[in-house]
Amino acid sequence: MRTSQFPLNTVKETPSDAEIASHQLMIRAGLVRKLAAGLYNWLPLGVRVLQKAQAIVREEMNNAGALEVLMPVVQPSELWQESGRWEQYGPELARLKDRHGREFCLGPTHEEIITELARNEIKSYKQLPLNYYQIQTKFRDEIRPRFGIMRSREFIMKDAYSFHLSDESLQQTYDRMFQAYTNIFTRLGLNFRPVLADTGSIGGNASHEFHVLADSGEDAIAFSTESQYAANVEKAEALAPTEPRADASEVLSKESTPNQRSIEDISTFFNIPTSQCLKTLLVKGDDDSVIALLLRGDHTLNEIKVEKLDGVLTPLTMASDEDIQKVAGCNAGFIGPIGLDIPIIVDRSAAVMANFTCGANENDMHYRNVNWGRDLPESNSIIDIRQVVEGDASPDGKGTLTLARGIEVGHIFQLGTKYSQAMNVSVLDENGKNKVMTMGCYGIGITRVIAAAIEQNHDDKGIIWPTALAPFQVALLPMNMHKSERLKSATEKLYIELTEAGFDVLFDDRKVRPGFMFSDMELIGIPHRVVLGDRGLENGMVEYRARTDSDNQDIPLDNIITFLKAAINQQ
RNA sequence: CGGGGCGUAGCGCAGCCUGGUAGCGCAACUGCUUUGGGAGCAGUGGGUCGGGAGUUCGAAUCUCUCCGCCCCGACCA
Repeated sequence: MRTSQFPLNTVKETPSDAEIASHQLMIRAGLVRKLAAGLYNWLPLGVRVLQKAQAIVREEMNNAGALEVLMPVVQPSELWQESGRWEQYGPELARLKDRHGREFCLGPTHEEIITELARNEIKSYKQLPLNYYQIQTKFRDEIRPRFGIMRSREFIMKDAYSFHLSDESLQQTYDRMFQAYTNIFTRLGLNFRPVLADTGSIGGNASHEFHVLADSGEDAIAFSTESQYAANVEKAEALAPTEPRADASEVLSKESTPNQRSIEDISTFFNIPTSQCLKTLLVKGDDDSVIALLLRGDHTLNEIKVEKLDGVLTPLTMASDEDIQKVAGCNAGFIGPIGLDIPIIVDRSAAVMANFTCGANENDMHYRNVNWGRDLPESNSIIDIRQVVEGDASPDGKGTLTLARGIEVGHIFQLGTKYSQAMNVSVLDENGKNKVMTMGCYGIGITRVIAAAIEQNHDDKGIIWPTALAPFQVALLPMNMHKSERLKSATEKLYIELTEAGFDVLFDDRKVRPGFMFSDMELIGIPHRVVLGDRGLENGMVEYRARTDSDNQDIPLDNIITFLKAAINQQ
């Protein structure tokens, strides 16, 4: 391709509303342009990258035995009513009516549709297991789209859905998908980790997320220092402390603490560590009740864990000021478990605290040196409800946890029978008996993968594409070609040779200054650069430089094709 | 939805407080010079100042209202 035929829509200035590197660079390199909040146009250069990513995903999905289908973006409400998600989903589901007043939505995902397709098309157990996938646009009316392509409202996703007669068969396909995902992200040149995940609103049993590691990631991931254990912090279990509880050595006292509301306030006021303070949170229960959650002061609540508990209202809702006044008789900031007559759930770490400080259920008052058993009854609901922190013991018993940030680019689930049951998807088994199919589902955010790749691979000059994603492999740059016939014909000749040798070449035939060409090619991240100048040609030499190098290499013109083949294969 | 901010040329912004000729930089286009790291000079085009209503002799500027966008908190590929 020639730049005269393939305009590069690069911009020198960094857009003011772009926060993270990938967003800035995708705009600057001319991959995308914003149309409206969370909606983007993809320019020719961006489309080339998208196609590279899609091709790899297709290949690996096909290799893993999945079959490509294509389902509509616009979906009839009836199916969503049937699964119950028309009511559940809320405003994130974009709804619309056709001219007849019939209700539809823009698909945020395709479980309902695939289930409908499967129950019509899969008639015998002999057709199972079956794994359908598609690469399709999704729309989710996100509360707050941000970070450009990373969290847009419309995005492209590869989603696959598998159908099985047994859990063993589901596990087999799940494992196969796990491997396919590993292959895909490896081929894409990403530094990623599969981690144990929560199953979230989609529901189901086993689940892994695939995260690209990047500081700008929106998720926190916990890794074991000693083993392969890795989990989303939402999911990572905080084990019960192994140290025994200290003795109740100090005398209980009640002290005046005017205006000392937060854990930090109290910690400073009494000059004690925050880990010696007890945090009491009140949340709403199922039936208009209020439930108390107790945590060590330096720990934070894990909402996902709490939402799974019986009796707790989902989604998790903090008690109102009126509720707090009613059950505790004080304002938030002075609540404590002593004398509190509501269900109390105690975090494992909070249960081994001794001589701790907590609110006295009286404004401007706290208790000091409180002890379980002595000053309040031992709890019989001690449960893990906190977020793990760096240094916690790894849940598999090997090593401790470290935390890192990740971008979720893939997610695989064992759905079980959640949708097949609700939507009555069954086949006849060997014995002629009706059997509800069990399902798996497997997603990859294609557009997000592009953003994540940039997030992980860039420098101050621009994008550094992994070979597999690069829109072009080789940039062919003649220096002031318009001034030299010899240079022009040599470059044209090399362009043809490279193209015939199978390289994706971007030949910069614009009449622009060298510095301009260099900057453009670095910004758009072409991995390999070949520069031709009159000086070098005198000696039959061209210059080569990888995007990651800081120096040129002189290569004989006659060898350049062999050289490039080796350079590309090496990566 | 709650809190904060913004909307003026394709992009980035000034002007608004204190009402009176709509500006600067970059980009685009033309010409000349320049040509190994985002060139220089000269010139040209480009605006419903987010929309509407109001106050005023007069509104980008003051008031009201609607719309859009961005940032901070609850979702997910």
